[in-house]
Amino acid sequence: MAGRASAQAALETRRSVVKAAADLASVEGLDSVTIGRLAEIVQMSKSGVIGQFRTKETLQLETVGLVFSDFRTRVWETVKRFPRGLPRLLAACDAWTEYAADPGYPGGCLMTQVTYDYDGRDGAVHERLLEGRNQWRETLRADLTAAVETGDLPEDTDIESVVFGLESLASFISPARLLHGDTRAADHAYRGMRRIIGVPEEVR
Amino acid sequence: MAGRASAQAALETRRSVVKAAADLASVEGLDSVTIGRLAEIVQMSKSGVIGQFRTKETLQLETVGLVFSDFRTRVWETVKRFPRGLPRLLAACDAWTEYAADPGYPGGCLMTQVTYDYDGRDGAVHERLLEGRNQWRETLRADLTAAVETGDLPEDTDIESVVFGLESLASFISPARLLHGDTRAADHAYRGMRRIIGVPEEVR
DNA sequence: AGATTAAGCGCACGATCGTACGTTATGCAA
DNA sequence: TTGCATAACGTACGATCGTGCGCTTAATCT
Repeated sequence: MAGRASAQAALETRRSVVKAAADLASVEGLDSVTIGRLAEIVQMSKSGVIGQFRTKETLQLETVGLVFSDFRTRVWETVKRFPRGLPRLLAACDAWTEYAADPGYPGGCLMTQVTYDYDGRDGAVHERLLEGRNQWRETLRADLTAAVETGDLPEDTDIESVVFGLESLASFISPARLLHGDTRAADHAYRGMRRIIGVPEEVR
Repeated sequence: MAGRASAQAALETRRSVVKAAADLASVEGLDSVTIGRLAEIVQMSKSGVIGQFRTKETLQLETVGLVFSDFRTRVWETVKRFPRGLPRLLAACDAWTEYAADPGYPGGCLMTQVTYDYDGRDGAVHERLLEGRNQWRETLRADLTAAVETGDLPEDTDIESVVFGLESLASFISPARLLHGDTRAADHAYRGMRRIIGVPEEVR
């Protein structure tokens, strides 16, 4: 069918392309996502695909955007009603590790994938990535400082160090599963997070 | 100069190509390493470059090989004389974090880069990567079990969980530096490692 | 000295990359 | 009903991808 001017249908097309891009990127990396292969997957012409985004970079940016919005929904939204401070932090860690273990992409967690892919490059994707990660870091910091204020965590807690630790552990879940077949990866990460934060271990 | 049949000179050429490949890969990813760009860097013709390796995959494998041999030299070799168990483990963590913070590649730690790039793909590079990582994991496990046997670590230490934590923390040093400009990344990682292992913190 | 080996070059190939153009077909507003 | 905006198409472009082939040239061996 050539040319349906329904804006709604177009939006659906757009979404399906971005979803396909995310799926493909999770397996082979964002760079390997090509207009041609994408067109093949969604059964469209190359020009039909690129036409939705004008340029490939726009598509990449929207792909990264999808990843962060997914993350926000699956992790942040589920814990935002918890009381600030340590309870919410631990709930976040729980949801976070669970997300990383099953992010809904065929090739593992795309967020960490993109992180390691574009950490050392310049450009809009790098910027978008940085923005998304900083948002999450900020919420972690907020709960950490709150936990210190309430006395749940010691006064001399090095917040930046803890944030680093949490991000590390979450980021290694996906490669541990994919590379070493470590099915306990999420548990390892969660237990590590409790150690990093400094709360006693606990069977969940 | 066209055609010098000195095997020694050829080996040097080969090395320079692999080194250039590693440098480039650390910035833009192993996939972005292209015969053409490589040829430009080392001032050779495309056919001269590919001729050294017959196929691009061979070049990729040798690049990964270089990374692991570098790692082995910079980390493993410097700690192998330490007494087995906890002392060597902590020394390894020290050398490891230091390596990750300054791996000698312009775009950060190539080992973690490749890890996240090829964890979910099939093929020879994946296999080579897995082999290299497993070697290192094995030495970590050895020192951990030794530390348990000597009583330096508690009997119920979950070794796999600790190994996971150490790898996580080391792997996040490079992105933390590149993405967030975190110059304290190596310190964060080292402190985290001590927490994961379960030994008291200590200023180094 | 002559023969052999191999490093590196130049060139060409088929494929695929991202993008631009003009065309066709459709839905919506006037 | 007519006209306009636009989704999607087909086609084509210049670049670049990895690789193969034949040649030149220099080092090594007999």
